[in-house]
Amino acid sequence: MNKYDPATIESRWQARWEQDRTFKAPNPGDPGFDPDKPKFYVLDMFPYPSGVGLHVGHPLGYIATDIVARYKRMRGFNVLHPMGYDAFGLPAEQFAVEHGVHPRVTTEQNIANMTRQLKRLGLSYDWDRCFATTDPGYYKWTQWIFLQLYGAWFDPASDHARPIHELIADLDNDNLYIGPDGELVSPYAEGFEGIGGVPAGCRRYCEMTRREQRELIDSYRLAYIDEVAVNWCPALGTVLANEEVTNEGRSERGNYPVYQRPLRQWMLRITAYAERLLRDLDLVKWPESIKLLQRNWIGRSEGTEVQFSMDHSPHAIEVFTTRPDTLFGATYMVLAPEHRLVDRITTPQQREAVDAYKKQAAGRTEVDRTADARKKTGVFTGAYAINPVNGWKIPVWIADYVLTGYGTGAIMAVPAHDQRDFEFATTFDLPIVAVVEPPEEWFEQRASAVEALQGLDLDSLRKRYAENPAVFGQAWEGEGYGMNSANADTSLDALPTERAKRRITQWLEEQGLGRGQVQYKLRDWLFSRQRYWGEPFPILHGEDGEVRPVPEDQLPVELPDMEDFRPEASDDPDTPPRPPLSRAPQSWRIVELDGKRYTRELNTMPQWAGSCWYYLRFTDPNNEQRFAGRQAERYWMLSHRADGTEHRGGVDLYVGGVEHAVLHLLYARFWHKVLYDLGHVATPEPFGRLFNQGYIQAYYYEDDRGVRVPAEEVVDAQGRPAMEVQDEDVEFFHEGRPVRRLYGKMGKSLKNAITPDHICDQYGCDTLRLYEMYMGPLDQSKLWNVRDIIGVHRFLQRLWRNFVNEQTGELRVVDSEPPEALRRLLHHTIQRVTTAMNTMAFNVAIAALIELNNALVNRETLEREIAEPMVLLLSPMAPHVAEELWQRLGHEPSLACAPWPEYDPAMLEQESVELPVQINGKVRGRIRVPADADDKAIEQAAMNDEKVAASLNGREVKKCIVIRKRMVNLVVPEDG
RNA sequence: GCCGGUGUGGCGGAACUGGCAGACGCGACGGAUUCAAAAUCCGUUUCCCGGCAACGGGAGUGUGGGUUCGAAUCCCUCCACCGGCACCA
Repeated sequence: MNKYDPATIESRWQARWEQDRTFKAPNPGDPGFDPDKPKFYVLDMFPYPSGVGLHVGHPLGYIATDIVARYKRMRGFNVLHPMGYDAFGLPAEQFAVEHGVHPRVTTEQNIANMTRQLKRLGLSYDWDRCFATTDPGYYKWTQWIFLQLYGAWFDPASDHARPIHELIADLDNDNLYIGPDGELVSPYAEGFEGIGGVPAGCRRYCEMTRREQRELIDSYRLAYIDEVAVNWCPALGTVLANEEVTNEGRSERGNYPVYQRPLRQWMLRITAYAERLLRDLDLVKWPESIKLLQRNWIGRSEGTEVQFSMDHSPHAIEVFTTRPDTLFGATYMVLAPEHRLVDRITTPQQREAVDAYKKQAAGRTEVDRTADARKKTGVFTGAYAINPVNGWKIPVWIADYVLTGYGTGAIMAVPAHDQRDFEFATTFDLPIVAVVEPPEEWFEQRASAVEALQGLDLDSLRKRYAENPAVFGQAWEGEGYGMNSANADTSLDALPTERAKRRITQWLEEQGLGRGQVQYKLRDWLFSRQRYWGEPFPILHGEDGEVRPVPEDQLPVELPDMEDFRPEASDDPDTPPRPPLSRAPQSWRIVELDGKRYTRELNTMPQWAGSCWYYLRFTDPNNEQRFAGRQAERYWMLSHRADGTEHRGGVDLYVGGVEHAVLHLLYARFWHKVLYDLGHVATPEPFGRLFNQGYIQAYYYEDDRGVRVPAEEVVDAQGRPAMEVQDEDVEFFHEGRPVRRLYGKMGKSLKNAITPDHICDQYGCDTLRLYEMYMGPLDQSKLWNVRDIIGVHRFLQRLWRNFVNEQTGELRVVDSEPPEALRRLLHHTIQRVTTAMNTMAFNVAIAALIELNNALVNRETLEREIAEPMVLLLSPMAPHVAEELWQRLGHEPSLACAPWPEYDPAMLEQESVELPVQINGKVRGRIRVPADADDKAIEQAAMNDEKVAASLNGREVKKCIVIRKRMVNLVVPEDG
């Protein structure tokens, strides 16, 4: 083989790596494990094995992590670099339904195909660690983790999860009592100290019936059943998580309508972890933008909970507000239509109107609501509440602009200082009272916007505002000094917002009417799905309502074989959900345990479950005793800093797309924290460092009906394939019909996918790897451009010719000394490539290697001193050609663990340097001075330069700025 | 509407911590080689003005301003595109 022949080289080395288990990562205790090396865990977000396989967008991240893995091995790390498949879930099931095959069969086929594709890319995974979330040996432990959640509760006092039996013990021993609303009351808590016996209004656990006890305990579990309003999608035959529903109120997958309806479902208490999920973002090195997305999703807000008593009614309405300082301006209240008090407080006269409104609100999907452009609607309940600070009797309304799921589902409306309330008050002619003084600028801005206010001076505006804020046309939502805010007891007048908030909250606390409170947007995680292709719950239901976990030694609960695994889809939103497992054989559904008959839970877990902990399984994928051996988990998840201290960083580098910013990453962190609290894992966070790769985008084409056509079939007017045409303003055609060119993320839905196989066939995977890395910064999205691939391919060909004489097939490498300049260039290249590796700027690393390679063109021979480091520098990015050359250079097969080249800093030092000379910041000449010249000498040299002297034209140099080894700047007075 | 990101030649992009803008690649143009083509090799390629040329002058990193001896880089204004959230009290 004389010419560069990627096909031969690549298949040979891939076979070799597989045969030699070159990339096997031994665990502590395994043969070949070297305890002296530090560890590095580099992980990809594992793919979903879809029927169409990979397109060139998938490997972008995989190639990057592979380069890091290979680089770290050469740097002397034990590298864990695994790959697996996230194979449960809707798409696999739908694919199976469409093709009439069992999802297990299609999933296995898809996995086989994707594995083949991945192996062709020469990725250095430890394939012995590969698994799919659908393997019973894996989901056994997914079920086990679910049981950990089921068997735990969140103790707010210690701020972490504890085994549920500890709660039972505390209740049994009267360390805790049960309050009137089922809350846990500690006799040692403030206010109860020193008082013996049961606190007022509380009950003892031992005095409850067994059923009450069970219900109480169940209500504290991290996994619990609740009747909640869920997103029911009849067309898919399943309920969906909030995250799986679009803003338009349709299913993310399939775009079917979604309806709200109450159902009994498994929930996971992620809200208990809201604060820690937020706070611990400080522990991880993630892109700020992703942290921000998570913070927004968690949606923490600080405020005050306030009780409003009712006029002529024993009920009280509890509201949450972030602006307690505006309490004096609360002129009415609004309940969400679904609020539990609505029916109880509505007066007979208003009942009909309220019922009608409730019905209408329930039937309204998000689409309808947004279509209204947020027009405020609502109905008066006929009831009145009492504003606790000033005793005003204020009307209670219901309106759908108040959401059930947030806060208490009820608000105090302060129309003067909340735009939504202002609009509502204006629509229904409710009173508006100003209690915060806006700043001057706002008055000025309003005065120019509102006709009735034009020409008024500031004092008149203020006076006007105090009398009638409605005239100003909008609410002032900012901060300011309090006004109109005093009662006999306390006053917020003239207090700035922050202080007013504190004072009124304190006052409310003293009166027993409220307290400071933190609210989160985050809701508990709806965990049931009415699907077949998911993990079965390890849960049994007794006929008496008992919920019982499947004993650990009976895990996994395997999916039953079923002929018909289709969900029961329907167009009727009122169809009750019927999980496919309800049609499973009776032998599966009915279980006898300790002489008692149970029915299995028939729902399955959502797709996110399997991906919540796969990174842990990779540390010890074949362990049958534990989800991962303690030692293996600790070894790969903990590391040590240079000073020897323990770093609980988890996965050292996790690479994947931004689309998982909130869902997968939040769920996985939640599970991890539960496992951490229960002592099963060693780190508080799973992923110490996260990196988001950009998308590969590509052109796609739509015909005049807006139907997308396959991009590879589109041609221009000359009949050339559209993919090879780059110019703007070209007309394109598909089967003779004109089509429009658009631009978007590569994928199946846009019909613009290009498979990596295609590129590998044409150029080899080293070229594909280089090209994907050379396209630009890893974290940016970029356009797939076939035409540019040739550039990196030429680089590899040229590299080959620099090493190998194509005529004779002989190596050009010799043992003589290289010229000094070349040696310097090499060391400079080592430095550049090393820096680039550390910052994952692989495009820059490749550019540096191309430069070095270009300097070798047209030389008859190549010195070993240059050749060997060069091959090593290239090897993480183009490993096949590097291995081939390394072997031809006379080395033992793999360079996978060869030491990374070091550069000699002395080689980067030049004896003399060329400096640009600027005059007033513009380059006017160049001088060459010794590298160690001092400022004076450099200044003198600059002044002596002919061109500089000419440009100076006799002007006096007022100042000379010398930056060593960079430039000289002479400051002179401006000419003329 | 709110939050975040990005904006550099014909194209993808480079530029340490404020210090020579346009590395490297694509494309284009010119040349060598070739019967010819492909491949390969050499050269030119930000724009404008002057010059046969070597070269000289000016402008220039989305817009306008500011800080600085010096700004792609820092600050403010606006614009465009991309992404997230969206009645969250």
